Amino acid sequence: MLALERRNRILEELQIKRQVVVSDLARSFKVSEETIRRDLDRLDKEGLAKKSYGGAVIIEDSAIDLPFNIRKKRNIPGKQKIAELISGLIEDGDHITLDPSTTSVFIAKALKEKRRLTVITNSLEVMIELSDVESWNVICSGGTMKEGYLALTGPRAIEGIGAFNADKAIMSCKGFDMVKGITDGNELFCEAKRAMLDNSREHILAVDHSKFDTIAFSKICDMERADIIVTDEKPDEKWLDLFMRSGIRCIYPEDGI
Amino acid sequence: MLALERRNRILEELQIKRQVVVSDLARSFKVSEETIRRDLDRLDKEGLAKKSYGGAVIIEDSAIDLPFNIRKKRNIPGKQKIAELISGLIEDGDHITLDPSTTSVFIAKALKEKRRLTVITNSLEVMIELSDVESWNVICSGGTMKEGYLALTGPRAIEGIGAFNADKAIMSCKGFDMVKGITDGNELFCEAKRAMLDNSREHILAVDHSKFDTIAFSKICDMERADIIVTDEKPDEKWLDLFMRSGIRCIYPEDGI
DNA sequence: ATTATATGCTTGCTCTTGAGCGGCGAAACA
DNA sequence: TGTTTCGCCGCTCAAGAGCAAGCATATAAT
Repeated sequence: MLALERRNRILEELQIKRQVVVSDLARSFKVSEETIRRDLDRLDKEGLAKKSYGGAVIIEDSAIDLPFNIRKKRNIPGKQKIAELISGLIEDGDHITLDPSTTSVFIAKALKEKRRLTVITNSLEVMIELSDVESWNVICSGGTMKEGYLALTGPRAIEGIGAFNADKAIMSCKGFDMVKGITDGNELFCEAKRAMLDNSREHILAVDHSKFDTIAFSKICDMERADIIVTDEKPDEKWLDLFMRSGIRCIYPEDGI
Repeated sequence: MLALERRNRILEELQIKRQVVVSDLARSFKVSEETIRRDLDRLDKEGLAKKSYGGAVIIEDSAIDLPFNIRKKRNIPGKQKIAELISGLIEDGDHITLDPSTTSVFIAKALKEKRRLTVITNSLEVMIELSDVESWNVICSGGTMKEGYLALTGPRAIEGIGAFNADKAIMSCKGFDMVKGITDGNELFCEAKRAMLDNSREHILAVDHSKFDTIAFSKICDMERADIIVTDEKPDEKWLDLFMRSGIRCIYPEDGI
């Protein structure tokens, strides 16, 4: 196995388990512990992991605006679970919106089994993912490319989203806090997300467990605007309480849906 | 086996195995390890693989999947020549339109050395190619995804294109005939192309030599709407005559531009 | 015919790896 | 809290694999 591939796999393992142990990695990759230590050193220097005594832990930094391709690699299993759950909420023929996020790409992939969907999006990645579906209606908002992201923003994006009325808005975010509500890293993205909410009947929030109790830079909307929250792990009681009180339906894998 | 073919096969192998080893490839293609290393170098530079000590690893998060990357590489020489010639016609700060076509992707690549360009396009491929430029203004028309193409069409695309006034429209086509004018395969695409022409001061037609004297299904416009024609080989005298009579400037490589 | 490109070979040089060793950190126990 | 003990760490070294660069040759494009 190549060194780079080994490091990639260590990263994947980190994503899943949130921490790795030097001795385990050495055994499973059949290399010396010293080599693993050097790998972790490197990942540490690259800012992808944090070394600690005996191993390394994942770096969590939801408030920082990471480049898309790095953010994308995080918590893949969780995002896949969420995508499957959301797929269960969508019916053939639905009109939905998808925002620019890694989760949305997974959702788009999961939705491909559906028929005759109409999708409105400002995400280039979602459009590309959906470029091969048949008899769907994939609509692009238009707008200005946000530098470094595969996403469209600005007045024309808002206008383009507002031109349609969807059944369901599917949305992700960076921060999810009881007081500060639903937040994201960038004002322009928030505007577009709000436009999606404003023009949809039902609001589905896709948010993995790591986002709970975190706050990002810019506010999208209050918690109460969400109708359904889909996540990858059962939230704390305090959250379930809040959802109940606010009349928000919360869906997570153990539900057995 | 041609070098290009070998590199494509290396890419295919990468898709399957996630990683390739220099020594194995050298043995299976019966070339020296240096040659393989040079191949991997190139794939690395093109962003299709990541070199590692002893081999290379796949880059998974490239937004466009392999089929598009491979398709894009057919008939490189002509398209690249055209792209370079067109690059010579564009100045820093220009506002241009780019239509959905392979040639446009090459043009976009060639234009990356320019500064502060504003690009209006309905091509997803062009947008992705330009997703990493700095201080440009990349604007997407919006519209409906045309099934099987990475292009946006329909009334919203037309409207989105019409919302801006460009300096130069850069356009390609499928057919180019003295009587039938400039034609393309699809009515929807033609509409969008016409919108680009209608909203630009100068019309640059990028058309490789194989398109001369061919007719495609749907008419974009008359020959006379073109201001500059850029092609990859010196056209016949009869064409040069026509261009002269119509006041169309024709640019081809031997020009020494 | 001439230029450009691709390939193979050789020669140092670099990178990765595993082993050994002294030192430090962490947890258990007094 | 202080001490002990064990395991982990970082450093260094040497071996070996892999690499870049330059050059000569072969092949393709013009």
